[in-house]
Amino acid sequence: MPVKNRNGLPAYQRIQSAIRKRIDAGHLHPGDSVASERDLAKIHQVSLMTARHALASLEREGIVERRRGIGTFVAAPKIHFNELMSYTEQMSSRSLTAGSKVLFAKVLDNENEAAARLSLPPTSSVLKLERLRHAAGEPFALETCYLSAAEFSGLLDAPIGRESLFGILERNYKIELGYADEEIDATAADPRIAEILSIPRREPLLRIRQVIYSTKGLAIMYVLGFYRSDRHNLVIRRFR
Amino acid sequence: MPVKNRNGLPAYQRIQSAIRKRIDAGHLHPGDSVASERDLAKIHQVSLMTARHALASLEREGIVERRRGIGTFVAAPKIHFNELMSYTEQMSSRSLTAGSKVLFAKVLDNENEAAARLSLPPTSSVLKLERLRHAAGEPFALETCYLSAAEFSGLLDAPIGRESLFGILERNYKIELGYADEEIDATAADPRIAEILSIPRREPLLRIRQVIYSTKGLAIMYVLGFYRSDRHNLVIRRFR
DNA sequence: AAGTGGTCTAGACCACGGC
DNA sequence: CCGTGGTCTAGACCACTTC
Repeated sequence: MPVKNRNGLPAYQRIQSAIRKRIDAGHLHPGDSVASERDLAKIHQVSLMTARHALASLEREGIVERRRGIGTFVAAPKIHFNELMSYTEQMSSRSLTAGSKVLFAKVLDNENEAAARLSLPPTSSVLKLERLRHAAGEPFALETCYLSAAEFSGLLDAPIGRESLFGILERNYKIELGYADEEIDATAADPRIAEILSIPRREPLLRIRQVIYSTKGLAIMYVLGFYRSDRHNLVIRRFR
Repeated sequence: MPVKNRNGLPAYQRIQSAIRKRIDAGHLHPGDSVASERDLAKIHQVSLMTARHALASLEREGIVERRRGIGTFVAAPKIHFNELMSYTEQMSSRSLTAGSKVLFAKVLDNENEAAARLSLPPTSSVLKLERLRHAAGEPFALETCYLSAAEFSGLLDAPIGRESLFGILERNYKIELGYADEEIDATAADPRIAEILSIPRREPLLRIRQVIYSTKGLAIMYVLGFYRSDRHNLVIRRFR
């Protein structure tokens, strides 16, 4: 019997997408039992090992949970901790409207630290984009993004302020954002930031320095953010 | 032929630990090629599928990298982002000596918030353990741990102060720590904390509230920590 | 006892990359 | 061409859980 099948997809992937479809369509709910290896093998006309592969791989993805002697079950929808999200995405995932105001947007060539974080030569031209974020009518964060001007100066003509920067990068520049390394510490509001955020001077702020990389490992954007600690708090999950 | 083998371990795990050993011993370095599936199968007298399983599983762990048509190679040592580590482990991973002083250790029954974080009834007895952390002779963090007194009051007789709390929990109580959810924000040092940490009052501090869970999902410990922002900064990685 | 997942065999062909 | 990893078969026995 030939290994190749009608649509060119490996058999174990066909089985996976069949199961995924039933979950997405609502026919299978978290906790429901999935057909056993042996049943899947019969249904899809494959060997046990192939059906196993399909289920084992779905388990790695966290879609199902397998219990020896019991069966395979649809896993509870996973909470996305530590997920890289844009401000817009974070807000909408909490059903809040995202407000944003561009305070500054220009190409500069003396932003040495930002250039270094982007792995560019110290005097490279970088696009600096400063935005005030607010929610519920209150300002709560000041975020400054830096991007390589050589690659992204066109952003100055893009509808920043209305559209998500992540979205523009992914759609217009075909960049797949992959991961971000963040450094977090606490600092006191200096006079300028205090005024912009409408808080007293020397108020404690969360400072987050973030380098965002593409899936290929290229540094795309450096973001320096100051967050009002009374309105923002970071949640992460660590694993042992 | 019987499936069972001399030491009771599955064959694919024996193959894995053989490879791991060669890496740990320095016989195999990042980038070096690992024996191919077929070679491993011959060497360990197993079928191809079993050798495959061993390598595929090592790849999931990030120990090796597999490239079709090329071979299997030792992966670059992974940086452990977002890893749950004890203070002692963190310090030793940076080759610093961990210093720690117990300021308070008692069972209390009016720590409502801590009890709630541990999913215990509000008035449960909890063990409160307050420790001053220092490094390089300087105090840099105040950490307060809360544990269920019903289960862990014996800790009062354990050599806290000398030994890692994580270690005691894992060895003496047979608890497998699994993950932790952390809430991070910034706050200003109150008079007591300022004095303990030898910093001016109202200095910005990083505040981390951490609930540590066992691998089974049971809340084991609630830790409230205040970190001198000039000495400590949190690094995490987020994924999209 | 019956059913489940976990491990394993001894082969096979395919797709890819380097020579 | 040859060696690599990727997919697959048609069985087998083991360990575990429920009945």
